[in-house]
Amino acid sequence: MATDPSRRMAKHRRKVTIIDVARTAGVSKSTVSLVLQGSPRVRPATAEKVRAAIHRLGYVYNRGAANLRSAHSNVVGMVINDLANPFFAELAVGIESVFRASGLVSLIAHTAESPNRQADVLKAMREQAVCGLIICPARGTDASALSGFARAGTPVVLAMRRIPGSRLASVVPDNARGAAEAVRHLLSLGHRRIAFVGGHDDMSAQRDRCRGYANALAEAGVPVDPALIVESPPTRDGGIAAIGAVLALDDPADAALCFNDVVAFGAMLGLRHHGREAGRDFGIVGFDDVREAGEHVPALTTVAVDSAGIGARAAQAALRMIESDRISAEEQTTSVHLVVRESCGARTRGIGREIA
Amino acid sequence: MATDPSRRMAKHRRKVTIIDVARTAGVSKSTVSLVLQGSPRVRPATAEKVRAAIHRLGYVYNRGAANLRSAHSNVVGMVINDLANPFFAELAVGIESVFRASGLVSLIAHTAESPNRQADVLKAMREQAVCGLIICPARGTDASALSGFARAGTPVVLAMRRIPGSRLASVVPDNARGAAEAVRHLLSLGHRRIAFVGGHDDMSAQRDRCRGYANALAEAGVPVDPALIVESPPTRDGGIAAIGAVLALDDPADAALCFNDVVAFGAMLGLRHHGREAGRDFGIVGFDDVREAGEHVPALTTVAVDSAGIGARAAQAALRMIESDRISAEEQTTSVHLVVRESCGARTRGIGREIA
DNA sequence: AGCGATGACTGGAACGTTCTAAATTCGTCA
DNA sequence: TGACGAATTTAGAACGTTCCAGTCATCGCT
Repeated sequence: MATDPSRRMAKHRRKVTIIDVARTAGVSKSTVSLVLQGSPRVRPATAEKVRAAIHRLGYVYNRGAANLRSAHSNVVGMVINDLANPFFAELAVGIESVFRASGLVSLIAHTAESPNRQADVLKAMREQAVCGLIICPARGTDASALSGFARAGTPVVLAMRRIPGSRLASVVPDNARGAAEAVRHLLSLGHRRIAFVGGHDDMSAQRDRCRGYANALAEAGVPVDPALIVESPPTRDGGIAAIGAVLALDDPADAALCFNDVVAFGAMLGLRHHGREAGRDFGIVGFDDVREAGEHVPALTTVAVDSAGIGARAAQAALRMIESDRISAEEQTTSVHLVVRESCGARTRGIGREIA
Repeated sequence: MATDPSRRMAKHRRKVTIIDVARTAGVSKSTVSLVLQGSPRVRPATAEKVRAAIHRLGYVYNRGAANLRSAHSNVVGMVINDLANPFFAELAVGIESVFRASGLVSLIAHTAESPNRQADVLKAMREQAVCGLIICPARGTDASALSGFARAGTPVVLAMRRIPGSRLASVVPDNARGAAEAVRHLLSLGHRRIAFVGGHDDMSAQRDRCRGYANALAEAGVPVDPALIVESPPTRDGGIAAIGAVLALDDPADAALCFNDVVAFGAMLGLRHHGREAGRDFGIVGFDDVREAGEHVPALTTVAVDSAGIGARAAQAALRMIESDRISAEEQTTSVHLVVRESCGARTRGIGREIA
């Protein structure tokens, strides 16, 4: 061990590099590199010597240097509009676990639904040379926001939300079908004045859900009354306001499909304000099936979306593109299903599945 | 513009580098570098020329290369035990926003409470040369798991949970005080057989909360009955089981401080199974004040922990260490406060704050 | 006019890997 | 006993920045 002694107790000890390892193991740096990459072209005995040296010196691999040379980074970017929302957090977890299983590290950013912040974040991701990107775009994101990645040949997958007019791969739930199923359920329970409340027309999910809603009504011969479609922010307060609007109509609604569960919770609260109760004299269906849906009183009937599953599929799609080095624009739609609970009156409260 | 024409339409167009920019702007690469770093030592007119070239060529900065040379990366690591838990997701958001405001990018990983996975993730973070780390350690994390960072001189801040016997900076809520306050509230309402349910003894938060619980009882001259302290996984099911145990006692509990809100929800459900109802004939207090707490029926009285705030403070602490290049081990405790709602019977349900 | 100081810019050596091409070793076969 | 090919190993040039140590003007003074 005839190493330079001056470095031993240096204040900021020089980092151990592949070269130090090579010296200690008595091989060349190229061989160490080969071992690091698990190449089968190095004799097992040699590899073992190298590994021993690595361990002895406490060497840590420098990805930055590696990426610089090989131009294939091991970090993927993941841009989420609202990480604090459990629905999206689960999406993130689903994505992360697929990537991690493939040895990729995820750079996660949260845009708080702001296109500006999203632009910053995307710039940072490009600078980090991510080898793939999964994004749940902030509301109002323009296709051009992602053009840099396209130019660089970096695969991009949209999750949960599409961007109109962009040729990008995407994985979204089958919003239209889910909404239609919900409406059919409401119709089967005898409701006729069914509203669609919450969300904004510039969100792809809202448009798709609203389309499913209209289709199901049409299919049943029930006219679609524009007054029964009211937009609102996709929040609890938005739900309160929106339900107020459809109750105040001359010919008020007797049921509502809500843009999502949060809106539905607001709607049920708003209903109570007006002396009505979901499940008793009004039907409410939500969308997403967040955890609280089953725990709410009354328990919310809703369209279940498997967000972790969507995340996993999006990650797999990205992985395929990264590995094959060719970008595709396949649009995947994942199935959803109606979970019937109490908020439409189809079932009375009992000991729910939670206890079993 | 006498550039190599062969590169123009190359299939994999060579990346634009600082050198291309220099050539286009008619300056040296060093000058471009200076401009990139916003150095005041370059003439405004020159800087402008450079920026124009950058824009024209669509140059994107390569952090990897920069880090390689300067040994001060701009990425910080953030290891969260459970991102799908809104409580921790908010912590993450709090951290992320502070870092981003300082121009740092966060590498976020989720360990699913598994020390193995955590070890992998920490290794990846070291390889990425993060310049700081915030970690909410998985249960059972040993101080040695983080020794690599200490050796490398990388600042580490523990958030929400401490690690016994580690000399690391930390930011945790004032668990003991919060628990004590909750117990005093229960006592003031006339409860005497107060249980502490949920969590495990090997989690620092559980120990601290349990200590506060015991202190408050002692202070009021109420004996601490070990039978009333029952551990359980910090989950809904754990809460159901634990509350069952304290109800089954010869001298059963008439109130319980729960390890966290999730356990409290389970406890309330369990109570109902036994024909009891929180807020009517049993007092339940939670801990954390997750969003659902106010929306549950009955609304949960709980100790509010500002997780986003804890995240922000942890990030600030890390930032200070990164900037001053010296690691400290300051332990911060953030204040918490009791939010009285309905689950103890102190207040009857009415139009809550949600409606205003 | 000559001097040093200041300001603006530049050339080239790192940084720690990977990759290419070539060198070396080794076993086998004629 | 060579020669040949396969199996290993290696030297050295990238990769795109930053930083050090200048260089070259320009400017204010005496």
